[in-house]
Amino acid sequence: MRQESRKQEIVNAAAILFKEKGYSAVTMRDLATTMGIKAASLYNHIQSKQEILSTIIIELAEEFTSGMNEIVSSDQNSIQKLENIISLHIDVTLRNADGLASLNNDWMHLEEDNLLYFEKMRQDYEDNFRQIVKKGVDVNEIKSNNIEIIVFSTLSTLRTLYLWYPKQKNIDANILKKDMISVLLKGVV
Amino acid sequence: MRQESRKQEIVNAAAILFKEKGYSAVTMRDLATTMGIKAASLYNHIQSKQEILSTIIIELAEEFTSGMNEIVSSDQNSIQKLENIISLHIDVTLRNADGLASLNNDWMHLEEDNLLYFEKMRQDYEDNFRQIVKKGVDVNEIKSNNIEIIVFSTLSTLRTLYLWYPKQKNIDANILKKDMISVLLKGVV
DNA sequence: GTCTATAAACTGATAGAC
DNA sequence: GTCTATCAGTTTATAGAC
Repeated sequence: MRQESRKQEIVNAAAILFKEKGYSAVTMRDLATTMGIKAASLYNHIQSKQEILSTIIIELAEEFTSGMNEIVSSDQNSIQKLENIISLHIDVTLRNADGLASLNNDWMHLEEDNLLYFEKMRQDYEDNFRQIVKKGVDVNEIKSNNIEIIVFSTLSTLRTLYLWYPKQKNIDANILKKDMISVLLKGVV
Repeated sequence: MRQESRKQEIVNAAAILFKEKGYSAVTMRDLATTMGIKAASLYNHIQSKQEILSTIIIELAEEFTSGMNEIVSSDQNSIQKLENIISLHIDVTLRNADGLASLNNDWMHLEEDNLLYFEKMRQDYEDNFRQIVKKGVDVNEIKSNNIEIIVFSTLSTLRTLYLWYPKQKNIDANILKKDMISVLLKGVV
């Protein structure tokens, strides 16, 4: 039962609004109204609108980065690693689906260092993902098809989980992981 | 070699900008600068910023709707129908990848009737997709897994094609269709 | 078809009272 | 911690000259 700081309350409320309309279309007045205060009062807790966005996105990106680093440095085979990546995305989505909307759709509105930092993490994440698939193909754990399409289609699905999951009612995380692994890795035909 | 109307040039330029920053973050001055004219001059060709957005999105949504209607009313089996849906998405993406960014990310900024019209088309599209998968499971053409996850993961991948395809160099549409069908329907393990 | 000038509303953010 | 008042800049869009 951790108590939230006022800043965290603002960030959480902002994430919901950003999800609905996007960062640029949400005004500080919109956010203030949602919080039941005036826009000027927000600035006692945050420095700028931009700070809200970077707080949401960078924290999530670092979560994915450290999760991926653990998976990469483990001694599992390629299929097990892919299963753990699926599991990582489901865990993060269940914890903060709203924030993932900003990470997916509003990262380009980050400024300066945070934009570069984010783009580096995203690139590294994709490279790690690609290397795992490539290794799996090399050792015949994965059908060779087209590696780029496998990477793209799997990541597309995992990145869009934040939109789909909230619409499912009372879905169990472990069943979701099992079904997701089945559909993404084993096909439907 | 059809000649484009000035309005269509504006709409095409806008689609590229909307893809990069989103509808709300693109100003009429941004668009005018890209076109090499002043913002006020744009209004000789279009009525409003909103009209540009609806032109982009509604045309694409109607393309998907009529394509899906053809597929639904054909007498093919479920797998063939899914293959044709994949083919439909690839064709539309190759023809107008920029516009699909707006359809995917900025549809919520449509106003009044156009918003309702779009939401109806999207809902019908998803319902048709779901029915095709359901039928395929009933007649044992498709592994039963979890129908909702199959619908979600396939649509996620197809909807994200607009981001991925432009980064691939010189990819042939027919090879892409074959590979996509293979990965989406037949799995990777 | 494009321009300059400008209206009217909205934006993120600050100063200072309580 | 929230308020009122306000600033300086930006936004979409219009009017009218060329």
